[in-house]
Amino acid sequence: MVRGTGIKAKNEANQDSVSRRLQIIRAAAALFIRKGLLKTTVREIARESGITVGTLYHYIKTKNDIMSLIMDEELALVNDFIREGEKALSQSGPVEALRLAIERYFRMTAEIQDLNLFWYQETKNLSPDQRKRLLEYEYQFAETFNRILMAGCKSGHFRDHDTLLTAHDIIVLGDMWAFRRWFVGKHCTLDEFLKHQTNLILSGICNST
Amino acid sequence: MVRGTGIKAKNEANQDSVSRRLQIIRAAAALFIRKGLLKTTVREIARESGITVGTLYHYIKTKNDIMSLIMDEELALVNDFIREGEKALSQSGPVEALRLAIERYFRMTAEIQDLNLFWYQETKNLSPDQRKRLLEYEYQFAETFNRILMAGCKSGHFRDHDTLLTAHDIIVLGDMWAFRRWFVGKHCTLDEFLKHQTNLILSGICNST
Amino acid sequence: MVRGTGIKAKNEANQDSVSRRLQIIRAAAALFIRKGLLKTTVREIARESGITVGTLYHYIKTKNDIMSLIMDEELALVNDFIREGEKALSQSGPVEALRLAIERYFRMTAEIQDLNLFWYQETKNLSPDQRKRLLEYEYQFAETFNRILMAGCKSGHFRDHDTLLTAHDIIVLGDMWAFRRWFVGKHCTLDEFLKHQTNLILSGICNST
Amino acid sequence: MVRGTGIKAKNEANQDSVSRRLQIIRAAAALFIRKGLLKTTVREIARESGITVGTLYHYIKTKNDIMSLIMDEELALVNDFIREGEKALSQSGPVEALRLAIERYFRMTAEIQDLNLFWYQETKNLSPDQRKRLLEYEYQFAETFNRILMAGCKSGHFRDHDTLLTAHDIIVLGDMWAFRRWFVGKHCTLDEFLKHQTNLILSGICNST
DNA sequence: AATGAATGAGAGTTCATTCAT
DNA sequence: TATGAATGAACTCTCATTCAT
Repeated sequence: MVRGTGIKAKNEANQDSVSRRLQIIRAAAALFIRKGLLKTTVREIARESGITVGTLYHYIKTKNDIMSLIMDEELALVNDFIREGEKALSQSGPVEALRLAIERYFRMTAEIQDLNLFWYQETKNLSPDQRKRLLEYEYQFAETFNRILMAGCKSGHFRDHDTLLTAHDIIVLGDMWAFRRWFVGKHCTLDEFLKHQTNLILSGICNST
Repeated sequence: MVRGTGIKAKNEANQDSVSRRLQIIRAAAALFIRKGLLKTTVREIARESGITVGTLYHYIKTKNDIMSLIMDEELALVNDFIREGEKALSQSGPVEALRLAIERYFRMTAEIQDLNLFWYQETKNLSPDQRKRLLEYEYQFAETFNRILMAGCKSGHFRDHDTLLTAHDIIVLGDMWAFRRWFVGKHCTLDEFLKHQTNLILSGICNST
Repeated sequence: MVRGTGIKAKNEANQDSVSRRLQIIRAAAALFIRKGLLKTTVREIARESGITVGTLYHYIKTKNDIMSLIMDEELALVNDFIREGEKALSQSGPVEALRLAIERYFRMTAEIQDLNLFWYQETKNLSPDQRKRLLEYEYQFAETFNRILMAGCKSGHFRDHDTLLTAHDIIVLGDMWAFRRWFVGKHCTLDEFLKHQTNLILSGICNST
Repeated sequence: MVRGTGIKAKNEANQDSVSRRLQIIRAAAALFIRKGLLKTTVREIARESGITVGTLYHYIKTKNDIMSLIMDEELALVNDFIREGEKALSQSGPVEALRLAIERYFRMTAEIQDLNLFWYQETKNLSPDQRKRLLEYEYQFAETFNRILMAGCKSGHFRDHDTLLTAHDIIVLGDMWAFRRWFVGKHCTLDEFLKHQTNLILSGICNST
């Protein structure tokens, strides 16, 4: 029903403190995504987790705390993306590197589309700390693209322009898959979407030769 | 403090039923935008409107009703945009028409950026009816751009491609000004933003020659 | 729709203070009967009366005041009944007098059945004064029957018994038409009802022979 | 102060979920009876129950829900009455059976007189379901009496007549103890009342021999 | 570790009554 | 006389969090 939270279940049998948290996080994420943060009650999260309210509060401090935990889960994905971004750039030319980076970003973002949408929508309800963390992610994503773009400008593959803004453009054109799902989801497949957007971006910034 | 709801005050002195509603709508919009729909209480709206709760309920039926009223206010803008879109196309070539449409959309969307962001974020808390209305707006915007793009493809100015998806791309690249304000707002002016995005889009779809 | 409030409209054209009150009383009575005293709002009464709230308050002091006015209207009926009761007794024997009193009471009570039911149900929401007045009516009704019954006992037509209790029995057996309407109304006509109850009562108290 | 709700307290020490509900029901019943359903607030019920509002809502779903629970409590009494009615008829003649049925009904109804009165008065404020249930009770009572009366007519002990209407008469003549308490309560004892009414009814329907 | 009853502040909404026009 | 906007206390119900068991 709920697609793409991107947070995977670990071995259910291992009911230690860590996996209990994970169990709660997954239930909460699903509910938050479906109903929104404020409309989801702690009772519902407990019920969905298969535990009681009292027990839930053994593993989390407050309702808002769960948000931080969900973010932690996502962190791994982001870090992977950024680390691999560096590698790609060093191994191929800027055009190919950008192509690859876009593909990886789009596929990742599509995988966690629900969560992605969720952050877009609940920004207002996050604590300042959480909001700050979220922005840092975004800045890092943008920076990753920016480095590739700047390299391409330097090497003459891309025309000279505001690369950082383009980096954000790329991110937004990918996130679209999540927040315009009501249109894109029906309109085309992820592969078609990826191809279209890649073409648009590359045609938009490449020096014609 | 709150920028660009786009809903303007009429003559304050004229405290008739219509203007009272407007007064409430503006206060509510500002609060909704700042705090979110669910975190804004009816009492706050009343206080911000300079009236009491009881009085507020003379002018609105329910809290959710206010949302519909806010949407009504916006409708005028949207209709203007769409109507003028038709004219532009008939008066100039597709490239120029697109350029103009983009400019008009970007400036309009920037003007009501807060409200725009608000709709992005509160979708979940709208009634089905309201959600439907919102989507209809979006479809109409996209259709306006789509018509220009298709004309351009036909005339050979634009390369053949999925024009409807591009139409949505344009919208998203404009809405960015609202939902990535934390970056774009600091990074450049609206005019620079407009120029960058227009270039990206046109370079992305124009047939080189 | 609403049957038998027994309060009749005077000449509508004569919109003086008295008839305005009557207009309000009639509207209020209909609403009170249909929805109950507490669930009827002053706004509804005004709307049903074809006037505004402000105007309504020119003619009545408080919502509760309307109850008193409704009672006043009913007073006339009650007084008529009691006055005529005296006459009947002096003109015929006790059996016939009782028979006639029962018939008159039943027909009167059936005519104002809704109002009758209303008093039964809203006793708790009346002011002490109103409650007292209502009881006085009841006592007078009972006393009327009681006098006939006592005369019949004295003359040997009725067996010796607690006549006052029987008087109340008679009243209750008549009011049934109102508060058991869900059964009696479907089960038989008022005439059949009257005949059955009269028989029951007379057979119950007459000396055989 | 409040007499005869007929709902008895179980062991107070046993504060489990069931008894908590009972505690609430009893408090609510007392308040509803004294002040009426609409004039009794949830806060009052909570205070009277010795708990807080929040706690109260652990045990009941809505204020109206309490009504259903009160009805459930009464159901037991009603079922007992009806079950025993069958037995009595098979063991003695119709006259004696009726006498017994009347006595049992009168004593039962006197025991729960407040509740009885309450149902009479709050019919309008019940949900359709609740209203339906209440009528079913009444029909069953009437049917119980009706069976005895029909048997008596068949055996020649009672004169031929509309037995179902008489059945309702009997019920009403018993309920009087509740809804005319302001008179009957002062006028005579329950035993005297029972004797008078029994005589009236039996004299009213028996074939003289 | 696990429970779920208890809390109480605060949410949206209603409504009898007043009063300036 | 007539209006209807304005009031604000009071209503029912919700929910994150605590804590004794």
